[in-house]
Amino acid sequence: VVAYHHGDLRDALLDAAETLIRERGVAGWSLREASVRVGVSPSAAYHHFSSRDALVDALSDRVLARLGERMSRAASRVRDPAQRVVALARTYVHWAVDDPAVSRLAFGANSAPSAHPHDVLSVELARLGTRPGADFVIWAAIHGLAVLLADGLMRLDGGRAVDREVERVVRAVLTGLAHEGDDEWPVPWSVHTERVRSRRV
Amino acid sequence: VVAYHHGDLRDALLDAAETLIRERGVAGWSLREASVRVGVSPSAAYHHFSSRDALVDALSDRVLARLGERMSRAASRVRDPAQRVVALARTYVHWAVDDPAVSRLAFGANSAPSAHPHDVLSVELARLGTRPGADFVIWAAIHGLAVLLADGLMRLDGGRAVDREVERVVRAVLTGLAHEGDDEWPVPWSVHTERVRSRRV
DNA sequence: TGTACATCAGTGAACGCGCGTTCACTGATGTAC
DNA sequence: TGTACATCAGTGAACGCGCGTTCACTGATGTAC
Repeated sequence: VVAYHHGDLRDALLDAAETLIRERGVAGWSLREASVRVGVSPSAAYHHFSSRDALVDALSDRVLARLGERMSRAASRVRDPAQRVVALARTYVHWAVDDPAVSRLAFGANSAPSAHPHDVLSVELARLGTRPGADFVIWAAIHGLAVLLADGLMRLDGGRAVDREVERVVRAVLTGLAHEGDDEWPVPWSVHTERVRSRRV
Repeated sequence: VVAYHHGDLRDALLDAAETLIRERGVAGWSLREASVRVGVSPSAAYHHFSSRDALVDALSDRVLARLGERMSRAASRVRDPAQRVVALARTYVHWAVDDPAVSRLAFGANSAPSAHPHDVLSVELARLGTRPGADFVIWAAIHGLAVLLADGLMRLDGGRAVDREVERVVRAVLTGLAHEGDDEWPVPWSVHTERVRSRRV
């Protein structure tokens, strides 16, 4: 006999949705199916989420926050400031490669989790003393690698190959940033962070 | 009185689907709705496409091929080899920014159009004489910029800001590639191109 | 040039399906006295 | 400790909807003689 009250239906539904997305892609799940997996009627979800969309938002918040934490931990295990950036970038890219569907969900999100990946990156770049705006260049580079691999547009065989490619990209960008003439990087931009990362010039 | 035979229903359906996607997002269209737009019954589409998925594939082929052509043209208008790369990268990123939903469709495609963006890029890098594998680093960087902007995760206000950011990214990567020690780029990889771009190491 | 006929490219009704969401309900839990 | 009752967290039936796809059909077009 199963308890009438589930206990933690909210998290259970998020888990079920995450698993379904992992198995069948971003569009391959429904509220009904997640409910069935958890062993609950479809209407039960509405005691925890106002709509299907609300559930998606909650899920991508959770996913992005976890990624941010993993990146922080990866960086903290390394001494050299440049290698810390490499380490965090590797975590970012591997995560997208290993969990492409879920990462696509997270990248498409409207959310602002506590430990946003971009924040983690910025902290490390501050340690390194890169010039203002460098965060956006590096973020673009590793994000590009991540989504090209996750979407299957680029393919690298094996985790070691991914590791190497991430290091190449990060080092090329860091080196390039260090050698570029200052005239290419005029007045410091006013960087301001809101719901989305944005910069007005 | 409208002709019973449409004349070019195939292209008309592709156009309608493209417009709907542009207006309402990748998931925001249906075969039925596209048919209505064209003024034709839902079943007519099946004389031109075996299924909805087949239509999507055809559309993303067309979209990617057009992008490749635009990139070629943009590069051909410039002399300096490095600036040619900047020009083509700008086209790539602007296209994603101006048409985010359609670009998302194309990036998610399983297709291999004639003038693939990556091919266009490779041609220009050959002119520049960059080391083997540089194409993947630059592609990652501009693709990252493109999707971050298209997905609204990064925001730059105005086309000029986008132009400048693209140039910064491309130049940083090119400079970095030129200054990196050769030990970072060991044996030339066996780069081979198939349906997806891939590299085995 | 005219006729017969095969083929092409549409129509429109119908199908079954799974979806998100609502509603009145009920059993379980927590709290006040 | 026991009882009354409000609140919480489920049920399950029902809703309307738009979807992709099929089918038998028919009007228009192109070809052979």
